[in-house]
Amino acid sequence: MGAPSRRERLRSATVAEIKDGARRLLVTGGVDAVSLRAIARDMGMTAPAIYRYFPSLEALVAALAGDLYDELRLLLEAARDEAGAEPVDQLLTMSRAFRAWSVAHPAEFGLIFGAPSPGRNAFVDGCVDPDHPGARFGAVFIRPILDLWRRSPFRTPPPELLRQRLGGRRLEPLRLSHGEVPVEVAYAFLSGWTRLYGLVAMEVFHQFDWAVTEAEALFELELEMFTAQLLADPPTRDDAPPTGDGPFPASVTGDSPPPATGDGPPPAFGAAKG
Amino acid sequence: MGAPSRRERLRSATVAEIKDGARRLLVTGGVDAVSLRAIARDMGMTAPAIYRYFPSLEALVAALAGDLYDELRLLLEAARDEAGAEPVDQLLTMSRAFRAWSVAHPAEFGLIFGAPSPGRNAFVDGCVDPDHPGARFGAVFIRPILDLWRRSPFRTPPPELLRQRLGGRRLEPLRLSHGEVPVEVAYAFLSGWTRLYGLVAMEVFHQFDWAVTEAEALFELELEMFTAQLLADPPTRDDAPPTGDGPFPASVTGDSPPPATGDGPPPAFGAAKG
DNA sequence: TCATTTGAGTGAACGCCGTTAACTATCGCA
DNA sequence: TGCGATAGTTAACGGCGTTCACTCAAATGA
Repeated sequence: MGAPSRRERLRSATVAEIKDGARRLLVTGGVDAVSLRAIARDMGMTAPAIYRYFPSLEALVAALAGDLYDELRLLLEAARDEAGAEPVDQLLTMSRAFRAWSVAHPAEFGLIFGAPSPGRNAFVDGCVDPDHPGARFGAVFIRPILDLWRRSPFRTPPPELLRQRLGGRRLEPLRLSHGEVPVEVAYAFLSGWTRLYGLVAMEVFHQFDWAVTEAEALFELELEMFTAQLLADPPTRDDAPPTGDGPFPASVTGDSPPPATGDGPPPAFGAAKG
Repeated sequence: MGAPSRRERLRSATVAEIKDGARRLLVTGGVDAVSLRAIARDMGMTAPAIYRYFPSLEALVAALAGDLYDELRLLLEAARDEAGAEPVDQLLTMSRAFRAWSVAHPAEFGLIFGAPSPGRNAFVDGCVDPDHPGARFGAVFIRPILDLWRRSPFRTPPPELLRQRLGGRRLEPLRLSHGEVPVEVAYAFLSGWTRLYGLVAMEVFHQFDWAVTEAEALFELELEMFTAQLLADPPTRDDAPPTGDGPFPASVTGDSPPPATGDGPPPAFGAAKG
C-alpha cells in the first residue's frame, strides 16, 4: 500500500488519457465514433499500443461506462448532501440533478442507460455483482426513501399485494446489494426510479418530440405527482387522511396558489408542506 | 394507380429481401451486425448493388425502424380490437402486448426505442411529421384513454396545474399529430406511456438485473396501480369517492381476495370492477 | 423490328476499423 | 552492468461503407 511506483503513475496516467480520449469521441460523435485508432491518433500513438492497457475496445468502453456510473452517482450523492435533511427534498434534488446530467450528456446517458450493444454486454453481465458500479448507482435513491418511510410511512399499495407480487426471491438481487429493505420501500424505489428513468430516457432519446415541446415541464409535473404520493399519509392510520381525500394533497389541488410560475423548477416540495 | 409494372414488382421484392436480411442480422448480432456487405452476401449480391435501393446504410436502418414501428402498432391495434369495448381492458391488453413484443424482440426494441445512434438520427429528425411511423405509433394509446375519459372522467391532477405545466404550445406537436385532446387525457397518456416505456425499457435493457429477478411481476403490479388510478372517480364529483379514500380502489386494497395467484397476468381489471 | 434509353449489378479501389504477430527500445531493478 | 519486464513500433489480415467506371439485360419508342 506504499506510494505507487513511477511506472504505476505513468501507467495510470496513460489509462486516464485513453479514457479521456474515448469520452471525447463519445461526446462528439456518439458511441460509434469511439475507436482505438482515433484515440491513439489523438494521443500521438498507434492503435496496438492501447492493448497494453485494455484487452479490447469493448473492455475500454465497459470501463468508461463504469466511470460514468460512478461520476453520476457521486454527483447525485453530492446533490443529496446539499439538499438538507428532508428526504423528500433530497429525492427532488437528486431527481433534478439526474435529469440535468442526462440532458447535458446524452451520449453518456445512452451508453450506460441505453440498449446493451455488443460493446456493453460484458458490462451488463457483471451487474449482479453488488460492487458493480451499476448496482452501486441504482441503490443511491433507496436511502432517502428508507429514511422517509422510517419517519412517516407513506401511501403504498397494500402490503399483501406487494408481498404477493414482489415476495419470495424476486427482490433477492436488491437484498444482496443493499441489505434488507421493507417491501414497501422497495416498491416505492422501483416504481419511482422507473418513472424517473422513463421520463428522462424518453426526453434524451427524443421519444417525446412528436408530442411535447418542453419535456422539463412534464418532468416537473411528474415530480410533483410522485412526491405528493410520497407525502400522503397511508390509509391505514385513519380512513380520512388529513390533507384531502385523494392522492393529491392540498398543495397541488389548486386550493392554494400554484407553487411556481411555470418557468424553472418549483420550490422544494417537502418544504412546501409544513 | 394501375397494376405495378414488372420492374416495380421486382424492385419492391428486392427491397423486401434487403430489409429481411437486415432484420435477420439485427436479431442475430445486434444493430452493429447490420452491414451492407453481409446483407448482400446473404442475397448472393455485392454490396454496391444495395445503393440502387437505399442511399446509405443509415437510410436502410431508418426504413427498417419505420417498418418496426408499423409492425408494433398493428400488433397493438389488433390486441386492442380483440380486447372488447372496455377501454381499460384495451389498455391492459395493449400494454401486455407491448411488453411481450419488446421482451421477445430486444434488438428491435433497442433500435426504435433506444439511444439515437448515428444510424438513427435521420429517423428521429423526421419525427415531428405527424405521418411519421413513430408519431403514428405513439398515438395508438390515446384513443382508449380518450374513450374512457368521455365515458367517466378519471382522477387526474387538478386542471389548473395541468394547464400551467402543459398549457401554451407545449402540447402543439401532439395536437398536430392527433388533433385536439383534453389536457387531462394528454396528461394521462403521457404519464402512463412514460411509465410503460420505463418499465419495459428497464427490463429489456437489463437495468433491473441488479434488483429484481422477475420483471413481469413488477410490470403486472404497476399495471394494477395505473389502472386503479384510471378507474378511481375524480374528486370533483364528490368529496368522498365511492370506492374508498385513496388512489387504490377496494379491489386492490386487500379487502377482497387477490385477483391472481402470482403466476401469469391477472384477469382484466376493468371487468373486475363491476 | 430495331435502336436507344433506363436500370440492375459487378469489380476495383480508397480509407476507415479491430486485432494479431513479430520486433525494438527503454526503464527499473538486482 | 546486465537482464527482464514494459511500452511502444510496423506490417499485415479481414471486414466495413462508399464511390466510380463499367457491363449487360430489360423496357421503351419510333
